[in-house]
Amino acid sequence: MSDTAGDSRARGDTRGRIQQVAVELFTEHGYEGTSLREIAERLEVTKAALYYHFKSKEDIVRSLVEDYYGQMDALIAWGRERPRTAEVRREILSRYVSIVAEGDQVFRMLHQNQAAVNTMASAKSRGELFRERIHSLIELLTEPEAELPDQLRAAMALGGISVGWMFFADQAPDRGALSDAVRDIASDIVEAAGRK
Amino acid sequence: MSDTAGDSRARGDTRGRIQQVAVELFTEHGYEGTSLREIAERLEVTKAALYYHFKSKEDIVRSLVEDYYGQMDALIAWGRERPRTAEVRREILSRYVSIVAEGDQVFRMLHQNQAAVNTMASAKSRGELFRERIHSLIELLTEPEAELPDQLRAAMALGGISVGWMFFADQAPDRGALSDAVRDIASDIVEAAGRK
DNA sequence: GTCTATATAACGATAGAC
DNA sequence: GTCTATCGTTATATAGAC
Repeated sequence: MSDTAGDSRARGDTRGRIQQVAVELFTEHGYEGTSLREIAERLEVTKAALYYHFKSKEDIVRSLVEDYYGQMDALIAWGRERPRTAEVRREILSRYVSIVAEGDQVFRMLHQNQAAVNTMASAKSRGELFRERIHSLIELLTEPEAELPDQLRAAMALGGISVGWMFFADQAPDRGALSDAVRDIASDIVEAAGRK
Repeated sequence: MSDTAGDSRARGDTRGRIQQVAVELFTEHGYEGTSLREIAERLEVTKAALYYHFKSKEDIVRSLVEDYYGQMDALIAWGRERPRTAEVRREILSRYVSIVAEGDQVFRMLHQNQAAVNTMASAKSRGELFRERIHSLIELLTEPEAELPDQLRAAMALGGISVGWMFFADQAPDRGALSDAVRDIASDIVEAAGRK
C-alpha cells in the first residue's frame, strides 16, 4: 500500500487505524452494513472522534479508493504512451497484478461493495468508476479495431487476475509465486488472441 | 430464469414484480442502500404490501438467490458423478456459462452485493456461500492433486466467465454468440493446464 | 391483498465542553 | 484530539381496518 501525503498507515495514528478497521468491516459486513458506531467501538473511541479525522462515512472510503484508482490511472497513462506490442501487454498485466496484489485489502473491499462504491457522490461526479478503468485497460490490451473475441480475452484475463488472486491470496504460502503464476496465465489468455 | 414452485415472474402478479424491481434497485444502489420504501414507491404500493409477500427484506434476496444457487448445486452434482475428462470439463464450463447468462440480472446483483449477501443470516446458517460453490467447480475442473497453477487456471476461467459476460452482455448484439465465445475461451484457459 | 398508522431502533452527523 | 449529549431522519417491521 503506497502512502499519499498525510495518508500514513503507521500504527499509533488514529487516522490510519480508522482506515484499517474500516476496510476490514466494509469487506466483511458491507459498506452500508457497517455503522460508524461499530468502527468506533472496535477502536475504543467514540463516533465523534471519527468525525475529527474524516468529514463523513463516505470520505473514509474515498480516502481508501483514491490511492488505488490513482495507481490504475498511472498504469493506463503509462500504457497509452507505448506501442501495442506483446511485451508491453505483458508488462501491463504484470503491473496490474502488482496493483491488485499490493492493494489486496482495498481491492477486496472494492469488489465486495461495488454497488455502494459506484453510487457514492464522489464517484459519480468524477467518473470514478472501476468499470471505465477496466475498459481502458482492455483497449490497451487489444488492437484498435479488435473483434469481440479478442476484447473478450482481454476482459477475461483481467477478470481472471482479480478472481484468481482473491481466491488464493490468503492460502498461498508464497505470494510472489502466486502473482507470477497469475501474470503468466493472464498473459497466455491475451496472447492467444487471433490464434484461434 | 427458471421458475420454482410459486415463484413465477409473470407480469401482473405482485410477488414477481417486487422481485423484478428489487433486483434492479439492489444492483443499482446496493442491497443496504435500497429501502423497502423505494421498492414500494416504484411499484406504487405501500411497504406493508411488500410484507404480505415477503416476510422480510432479506427474504426477497433469499427468494432470488435460492434459485440461482440451486442451479449451481445441480451443476456441481452433475459434475461429481462423471469422470474428469476434457469433454466433461468443457460441458461444465458450457453449463456454467448458461447459468450465468440466464441468471444475468440476479448474477449481477449478487456480484455487486457480495458483502451484504454473504452476511445474511440465511447464508451463514446454510453455508450458502458463493465462494464455496466456486471452489467445488474448481475441484471438478482439475485433477485431484492438482498443483497451484492448474487450480489457478480453473479459478481464472470461472472468474473470466463472470467478468467477461457481465462486461459485454449489455452491448452484445448476439447473446448466443457471446456465450459461445466466452465458453470457448474459458475452455482454452482450463485445457492449457500442464502444457506449460 | 392492500391500506393507514405507528412502534422501535439505529443511523449519520453536529455542538460544545474539556 | 477525544469526549458527552443530542438532533433530525430514516429504517425495518407490525397491528389492525377494509
